[in-house]
Amino acid sequence: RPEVTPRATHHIPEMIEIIQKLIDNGKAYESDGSIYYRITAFPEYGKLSRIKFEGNIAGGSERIDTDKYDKEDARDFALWKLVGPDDQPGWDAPFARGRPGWHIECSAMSMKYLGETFDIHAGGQDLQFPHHENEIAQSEGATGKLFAKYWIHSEFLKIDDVTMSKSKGNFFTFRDLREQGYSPLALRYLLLSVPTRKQLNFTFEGLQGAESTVERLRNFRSAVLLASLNREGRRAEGSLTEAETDVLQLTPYVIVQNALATFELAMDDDFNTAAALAAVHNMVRDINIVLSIKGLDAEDRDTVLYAIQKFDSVLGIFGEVDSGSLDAGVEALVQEREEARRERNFARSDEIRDLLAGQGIILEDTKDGVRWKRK
RNA sequence: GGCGGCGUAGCCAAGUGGUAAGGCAGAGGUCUGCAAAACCUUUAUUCAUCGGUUCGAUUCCGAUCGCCGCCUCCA
Repeated sequence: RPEVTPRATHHIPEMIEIIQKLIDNGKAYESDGSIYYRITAFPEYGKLSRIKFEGNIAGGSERIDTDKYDKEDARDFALWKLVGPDDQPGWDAPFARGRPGWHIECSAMSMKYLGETFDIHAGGQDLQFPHHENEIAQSEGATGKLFAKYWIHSEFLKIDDVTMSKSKGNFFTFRDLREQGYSPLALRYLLLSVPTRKQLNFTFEGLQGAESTVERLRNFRSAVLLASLNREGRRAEGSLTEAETDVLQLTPYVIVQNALATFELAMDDDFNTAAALAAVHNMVRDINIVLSIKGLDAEDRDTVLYAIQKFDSVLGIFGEVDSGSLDAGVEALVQEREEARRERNFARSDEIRDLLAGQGIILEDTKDGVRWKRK
């Protein structure tokens, strides 16, 4: 959660201050009562988006009324728009009663709370030009200092290879997906499966797959929580495949450390979440092998749980542990079923399992004992 | 028309000048009283197409085709 969620209307004085600085140092001018940014006074303009103006078509986006205002240069943008004495909204400023241009609020608020230079500025890639370019011009023009050190522009989502948009009707909200029964964790996983800089192609097949994946991760954590070194019922080491033998050469500690290191490397590489997730999956697979053949002692179990917690502190895809206790009645049934199974009264044990399933409680018999989870 | 991104198995995708991570789905197997979970094996001689550079290219260069985004006061 953000610590500050500022509102533009509460920061008019800060905006006016920046505009005044820009007027004073020649980077802004008045025209017809409004104030415009003088782009020719900021030679670096365009450095973020690498935009070049020579070959561009004025109004190429079909959104803009060109040459409607009296500006020195077509690229100049409004810092402050003149409004009449009774127009609302409107604020008094030394230059004139008016309202702020779109871009100035972001410069004013970000610098107020983060400083004149701050580390990371994020946004959708559609905002790179002109919005972020203009923020740079305003902020650096006023302070003479670097505005943001890093820019993160996230790509747009495509739906079945088509851009998601309301007009095309291929538009899903989080709530829509919830109502269709998809879990927040799965959606989160799906969105993380592609690095921010790349476009993700959303398909329901993909979301369904993410659902399975997240379920597998949660099952893995449950298995680790229950893990013991109890050898009973485990597979004999004599019958192992080559891949399994290779995994057993490594201690759980080494497996986990490798995964943590690979994960961090991937995230350091421009937030390569796809590669980071692969590190998680490799660890899950390897520890699962260890689990099914040898089990885990308490120390290794804690090491794995620590890694899961570490991964999840940045990914948030494991979700809450199915904790809380079962109520006494259910607990008694689980115990009764254990008795029944011991006595090979499978009719009764299956009956209890079905009964609990009806209540949304899934029982699984593992080598480490009964495991339950809520459906 | 200008600028930029992308095109990798059924699906989602990572990636590198030296011969293709990971997930999902599918098939076969192991384990289990059964189920579930889990594991193993298997699924791209090939990375849009065509050329070029190179001992060697999916990775570099060029062209072509296709998809996506931005192109100057709407926030």
